[in-house]
Formats: sequence, C-alpha cells, structure tokens
Amino acid sequence: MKNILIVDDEPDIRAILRYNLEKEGFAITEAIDGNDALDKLSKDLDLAILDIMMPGKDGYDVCRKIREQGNTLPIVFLTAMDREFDEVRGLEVGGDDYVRKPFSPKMLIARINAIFRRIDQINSKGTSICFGELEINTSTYIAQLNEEELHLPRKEFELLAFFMSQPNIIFSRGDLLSGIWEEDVFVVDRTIDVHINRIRSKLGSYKNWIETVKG
Amino acid sequence: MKNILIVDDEPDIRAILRYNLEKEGFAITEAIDGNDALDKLSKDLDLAILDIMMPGKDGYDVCRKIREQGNTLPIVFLTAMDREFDEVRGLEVGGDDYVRKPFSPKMLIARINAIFRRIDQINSKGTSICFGELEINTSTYIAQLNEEELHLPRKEFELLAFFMSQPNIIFSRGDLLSGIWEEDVFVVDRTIDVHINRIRSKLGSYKNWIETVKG
DNA sequence: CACTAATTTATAATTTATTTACAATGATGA
DNA sequence: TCATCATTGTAAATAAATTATAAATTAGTG
Repeated sequence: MKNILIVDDEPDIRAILRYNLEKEGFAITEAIDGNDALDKLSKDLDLAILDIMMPGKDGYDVCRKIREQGNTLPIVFLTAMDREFDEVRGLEVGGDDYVRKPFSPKMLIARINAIFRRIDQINSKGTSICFGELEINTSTYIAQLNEEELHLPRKEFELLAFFMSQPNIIFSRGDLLSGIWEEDVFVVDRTIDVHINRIRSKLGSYKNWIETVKG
Repeated sequence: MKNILIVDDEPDIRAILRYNLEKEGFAITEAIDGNDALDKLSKDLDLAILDIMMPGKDGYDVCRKIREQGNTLPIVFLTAMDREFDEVRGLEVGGDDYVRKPFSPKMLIARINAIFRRIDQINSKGTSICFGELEINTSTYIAQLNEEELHLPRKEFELLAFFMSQPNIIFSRGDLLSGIWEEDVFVVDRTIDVHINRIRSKLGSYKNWIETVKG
C-alpha cells in the first residue's frame, strides 16, 4: 500500500485529503508544518503533498531540504491561489507536480496516480520495442540501431514507434494522421511523406523496412 | 454489425457516445463503472471504450483485468484531462488507442474504424479468396501465388479479384468495365486486354487460368 | 487466304510518391 | 534580448508507378 505524507497547516484541508486518499486505498501520514514534515520523513513514504503557504518553512523550502538530503520522494505541491504559485519555481526546487486549490479530489488522485505510474515505468523498463537491429524505448524516447543511438525528433520517433507497434501492417496516411497527430491539427499528406523520408534516411541501409504501398 | 462497449460513469458522456456510434451503425452496450464493465464482457463485443477516471476501478484496472483473462478485445481509452493520462501506461496495460475529452465524434469514429481495419488486416481471413495456389485478400490488397507475394497494382488486383469472385464464368469486356471501372469513365476495350495481359504475365506458368473466349 | 479479334509492344497521360528547398515556430544558450 | 539551432510543416520539382491509348503483331475462323 502506498503511503502519502500530507503537509498542510489547515486541519480542514488535511481532513479532506485524508478522507479522499484513504478512500482510494492510500495510507496517510500528516504533518502540520514544514519542520514537522521534515521530522516525519521516512523510507516508508511514497509521496508527499506539500502546501506552499505555511507558517515557518513554506512548501518550497521543505521541498528543497528534502532534495538536499538526496531524497527523491515524489512531491506534489498544493496551492490556494493560482497567482501565488510559480510552477517553474516548484519544478526548480524539485517538485513533481502541483494542484491548485480548490482542487477536485478526482483530479488530485489522478495526478497522484499518474506520478506513481511514471515511477513504475522508470523502474520497469518494459517499454522498448525491437525490430531487427532496431530498438526503441517509448518511455525514454531513445532509438538505437545496431547499438548506436539514432537521433530522432519527437514526430519521427512517434511515427517509427507507431509502425513498430504494429509491424507488417499497412497504414493509410489517414491512419497515421489520426494515430500520431493531435486531433485538431491538420497537416497535409505530403508532410507525412517528408517525415517518413527523414526516418528512412536515418535508417540508412535499412530504409526499406518502411515500405510504401501505392494508394 | 460491430458491438461496442461504452464504459463511463457519466451518463452524459455515455449518451453522446451512444448517439454518435449508433448513427455510425454500431451496436452499443453500456457499463457504468469498472465492475459493471467486467460483468458485461462477452464474446459478442468487438471493442470497448474505457473512461480512465471512474470511481472504484479505473480504466487501467479494467483494461488490465480484461487482458489477464486472455481477452484481446480492442480497447480505446477516454480521458478528460491530458495531464491525467499516461499514454505509455495505457499501451502497457494493453490498450489499443486513446482519445482525449472533449473529443470530436468524427475523430473518435476515425480511430475506432482504424482499429477495426487494423484488426481485419491482422486476421485477414474473412476477406480472402483462393483459387489453386493463388490467394488474394481484398482488404489488404495483397495477392499471393505459392506463398510468394505477387505485386499487383490496384486495377489489376481488382480485375483478378473480379474473376476470382466468380470463377469459370465468362465475362464480356462490358461486364468487366461496369464491374470494375467507375460509372462515368470511359475506357477503350484494348485497355482491358492490356491489363489482363499484365496479370497473365505475372501469373507466369499459371497464365492460362484466365482463358479468352472470342467475341 | 482474308477478315476479325486478341495479344503484345511501345508510348503517352495521369496519378502518386520522393526529394529538395525553404519558411515558420520554438527552444537553447550566450 | 538576440542569435542560433532544431524541429515541424509546406510547396514545388523530380521521380516513379500506374493506367490508358495507339499501333504492330499474332492467332483464330470461315
């Protein structure tokens, strides 16, 4: 069971958080301010929710201290007014995400789950696809051909990953469009051709791995 | 008719989905949450649309459960906020695609059709015709002679498919014209002859499979 | 053999894909 | 901030494949 540390000076907020998170199956530890939080740090914790605005040490300070200890505990910031929170600063001091008050419990839980998933992914490297000498890792966005790294920008990578996820399947340009591009963007068919051309040239002698079928 | 399972806790979303998909000719089954969805699984289903955020079991959980049962039902995730959805995770647990809310019905349908097409291609059994050592697949436009792929451009393929769909039948050039060419185009009889000639030369030693009857 | 229909060959027209060049955007870093 | 570079998309030129036609050749039939 995942153990979450809630750090907030307002008892009401702590109660709401505890209620919702326990309902979702998390174990909860509470801290009433920054120093209390630092005292309660332990290996058992899986994530911390840090209020920014607290008497004494604020959320940023606590986060910075935690990181100074070499602790990689995932941290979600909680902030009352959107103006007060500087996302960049939060990420700078080592935060993983942030949620604005008033928050919907659903949203908060979604964010927390997303963080846990991301971590699971990093620890389980089951995200690579191979095809012959070609290996791509869809979580690190690294592609390798014959052990050599192949530099592919995002779109080219996605296109290649799309093909590799379903090898030997014929896709229409429309399939590729709806599979890879955002739904509301419109790109001309030739654009796809150009991307494929770029991938092919990077595949060098293996360029015929991507075959085209007329029409 | 394809049967689609819609899994979402919000009745409004279910209604929108049902409306659009039924308009497109799909049959709909609804489930209001993860457990309901698992109850309603059946062989009749052709695809499931899973909301990620649901009370109780979320979309990932449902997907994982379905896959644990060895069920390969195609699954499309539906997600409200982009932050919440981890695409890689979705694919890891066995999803086939995902669509973000608010979604355009057009896009959703495009995705769903793409999945069905892909599946048709993978188990391309129902759409193939055989004649001796010759097998053609009318959905992938792939023709094979003695297990070897036979490259046939569109028109030649259609012509061959036309013959194979009714073997041992004598067609006049007019029959072929009206069967294969668009209504309003006019092509000269010799054109057909040339196409048939090309097919024959590709059939090699089996070229006499297409016989000519004078007049 | 003469006549017509079918086949083959060559070539033109058309469609579709590839390549090249370049513009717009956005990120990076002095 | 400005300049620079990478990325992404578009347009236009080129190339390639497909389809259609025309003409030359061959085959079938009375």
